[in-house]
Amino acid sequence: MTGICSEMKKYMRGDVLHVEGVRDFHLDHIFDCGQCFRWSRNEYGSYTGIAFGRVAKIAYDADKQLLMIHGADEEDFEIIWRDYLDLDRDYGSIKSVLADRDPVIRDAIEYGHGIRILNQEKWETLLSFIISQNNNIPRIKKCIESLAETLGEYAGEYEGRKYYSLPVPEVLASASLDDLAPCRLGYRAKYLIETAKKVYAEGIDSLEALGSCELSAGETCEALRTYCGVGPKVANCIALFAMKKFDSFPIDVWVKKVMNTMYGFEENDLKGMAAFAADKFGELGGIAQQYLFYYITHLKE
DNA sequence: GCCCAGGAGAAGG
DNA sequence: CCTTCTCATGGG
Repeated sequence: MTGICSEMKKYMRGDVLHVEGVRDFHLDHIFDCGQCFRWSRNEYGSYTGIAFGRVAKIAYDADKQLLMIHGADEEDFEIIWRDYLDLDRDYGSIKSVLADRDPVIRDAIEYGHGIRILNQEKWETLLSFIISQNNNIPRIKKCIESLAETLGEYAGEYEGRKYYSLPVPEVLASASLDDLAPCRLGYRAKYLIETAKKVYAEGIDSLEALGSCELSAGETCEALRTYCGVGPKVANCIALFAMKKFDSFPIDVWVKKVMNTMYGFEENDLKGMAAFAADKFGELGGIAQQYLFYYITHLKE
């Protein structure tokens, strides 16, 4: 957990926050490993997106180990981006531990060496992964953007584009299927409304509380599954991407594919795969899952 | 535990 | 064009 944080040096240059000493970091790996849907790649490899109501453009220079965040100051960095980008975790150590476990994960780590698990907003992640079910990533992104533009809150304009946060539970809870029709969510629309009603009724704090470090990944997932549209896979994603449950191991079609073709499991042996991951990767299962996901989804390109 | 509908569009042939 | 697949879940 410590490791690199003491070596990070931050300063402003114009209106761009600079952070030196950021290693084990690659924007394409981070934003294209299936964990988030609200960032888009610019020319020259920077990414623009929105998180916690803030619009930012993020760039990284690997040679200088230099992270640059446009639209952020040092205070924003401390209250949002430092944790969001998981900069205080020592991925160098994590990778060396995982790489020794077996040759497949070692190759996957080499391939996606700059992956970091973002610490995303719980409500946004809950909505996003309900939308993600039985869906493809380009369309998931469109659905989420459309939901934000239709019912969300204006968050600012950046380089000629307007950005919106996702609707708060209260707004989505009172929305009708007709209100959501423009978002083209398909049968997931009613899941979102049901889930929003539950979060609004119980209070957003009840959702926030599921991220407590007192709860095991299993307990967190069990609680998440009480929301409509949340099954085992989606629950594991939320636990991993918004609640720091790093031993969660979401099994989607791509992970099934890796487990089938590279580890020799039967296509539908979910239990075997989960048990294998728990045994092989343990408390780092979720991070291993991200390397494997990035590996299998990019290998053929 | 098994099976299948439900919505829409991206990807591939 | 037409078919298949898509970061699964709920309900019968």
